[in-house]
Amino acid sequence: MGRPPTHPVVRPCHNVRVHASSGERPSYVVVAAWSAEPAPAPFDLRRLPEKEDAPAPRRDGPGAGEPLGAVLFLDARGRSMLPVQSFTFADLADLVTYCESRALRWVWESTRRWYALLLSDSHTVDRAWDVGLIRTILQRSPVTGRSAYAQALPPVVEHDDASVRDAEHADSRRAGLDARPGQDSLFAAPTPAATGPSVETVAEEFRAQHAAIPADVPGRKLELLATAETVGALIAAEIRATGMPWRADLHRALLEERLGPRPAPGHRPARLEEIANRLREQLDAPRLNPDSPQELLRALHRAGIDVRSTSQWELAEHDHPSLETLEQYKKLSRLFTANGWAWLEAWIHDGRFWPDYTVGGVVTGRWSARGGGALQIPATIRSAVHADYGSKLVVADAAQLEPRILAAMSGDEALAAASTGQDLYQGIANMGFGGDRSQAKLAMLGAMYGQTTGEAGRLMGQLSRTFGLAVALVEQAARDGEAGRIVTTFLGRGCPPPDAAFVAARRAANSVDATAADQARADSVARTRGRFTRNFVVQGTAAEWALCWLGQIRHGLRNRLPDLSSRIVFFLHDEVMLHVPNAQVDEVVAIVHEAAARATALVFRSDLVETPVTVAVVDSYDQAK
DNA sequence: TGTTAGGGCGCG
DNA sequence: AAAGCGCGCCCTAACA
Repeated sequence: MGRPPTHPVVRPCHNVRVHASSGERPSYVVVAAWSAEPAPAPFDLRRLPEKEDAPAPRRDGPGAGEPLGAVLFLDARGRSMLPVQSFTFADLADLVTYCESRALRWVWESTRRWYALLLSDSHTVDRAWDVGLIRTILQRSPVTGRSAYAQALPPVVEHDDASVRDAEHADSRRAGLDARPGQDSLFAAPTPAATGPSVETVAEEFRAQHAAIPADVPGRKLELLATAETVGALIAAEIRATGMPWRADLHRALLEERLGPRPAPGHRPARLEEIANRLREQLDAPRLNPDSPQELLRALHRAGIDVRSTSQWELAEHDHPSLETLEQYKKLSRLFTANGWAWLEAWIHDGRFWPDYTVGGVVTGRWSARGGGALQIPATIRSAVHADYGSKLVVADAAQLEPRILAAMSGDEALAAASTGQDLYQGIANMGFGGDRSQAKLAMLGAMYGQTTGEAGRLMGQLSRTFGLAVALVEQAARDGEAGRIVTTFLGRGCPPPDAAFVAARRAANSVDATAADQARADSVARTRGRFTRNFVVQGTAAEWALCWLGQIRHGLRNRLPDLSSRIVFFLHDEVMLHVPNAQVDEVVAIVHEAAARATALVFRSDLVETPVTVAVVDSYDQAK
């Protein structure tokens, strides 16, 4: 059991730089669905530039057979160079070696899908262009929204991803399967019948995307965003292929210690049932199901506890012997249902948890994740996230990222000055709040989240006097949102347009027979959108910085530790975890720090603001911070 | 029997 | 102490 799990082997790329492209050499390789009609010629190295002396392809080895997809080579200006060729699994090694040794950029509709195919055969690539992800960005961004390309696209379908996800979930349930990532389903090779645009279509859209991006500063920022988004997609796919080290034995021990032995299906663990019984006694409700908020609320009322809901923060205001029991129950129940034995069986395989990210899954540009609650790993079980023998976890966190980002994007020199210390909030406190850190933090968070009531609201004026530009930026974003306008991140990602409820409420308030209630409703909806857009610009720009940080870390790893045994294994908004052989720890720590500084320079073209990262070198996740 | 909405709570 | 941004997932309850 103590045997370290085996890793998939990932070969280093053969990164030979090729200078200039005379038009004779390819710059891009487009990979997409194979089309049967007309059937493209088979992939043949001998037909590619500079490969006339290559050996003839083997057509009889393992994996040879049905074409998986098709490739098309483009020159630096995006012009097709050669006829479309189909490739099989057996061709992958030659194809990747050819392209990577010439530093080609891979162009595909979906990194998630096509890079998974390459990774399944242990190939990595250096650079890519994810046409699908970039489509969403260009469609939403005011920088390109009026381009012919964006205008010709069908409207963005909100929550498209969610409906697909739900459908897949339902399918897998019907099939009696958990929607979990077995190696089988994860690395299932795309079949020739797989739907998807043809290489010519993808190449055409790739050209259209470049044409849509203007050659000015906003255009260059957007192009940085496009490549950063794609690097993120590469990393997400690599994390998915690598997995996060997870010790099931430690996890089980932890569960047994806190919950007792694993219960029979449909039963509560002994410890949990015990607490439920005590709660029933204390509330004099012998048949109470503590999992039912309705029953629980009634029982609490009968016991004279006057609460509107059963949520923790409200219960914390009251004092009753049962409430401590209830809190215990909730904590343990959460552990059991969210990260108990069932979760362990569904999501941990071969000593790894396999995060399944959706890059750009959040409108602000953050990643979301589906399956296993990959972005909600609770503190209580982080001790099970444990490095293999001979390796360490390097856990890095961008400290107080969002206010620093706000300082940089607004060019607020006072806030930038506050960022030079380790503790930004103390810096703010010293400059504008008489040294009171908690007040400073409250005010800053209030400004970024749109809190107008209570103490945070009262402190806004004080914040604004010292940090005028920063506050003005978020206030303007809020006004724009309230008015139904689009706001953008620093690199140009646009927020979604007002939703139907916003439009309807405003129409009602503007009609001739509008009531005071209609007006109040419209104001409320507008303020809600204002809080969203206020936060969008900061959260979204922080997400852009984080993408660039990740990308720079990846770049550093590939260049300085080209055996690729140090891997990024987890990413959580402003935090990254790497699994690193002991001998490489120092170098990785240096890479992580340097990457943060590079990211700031890359995004903001300025060193006004410091973006320090805290790095912990640990055996298990719970030891970090 | 299956789907959906909301409460509640985990993460940043 | 309390509520202001973004998510995903579990449970119950109401609905078809």
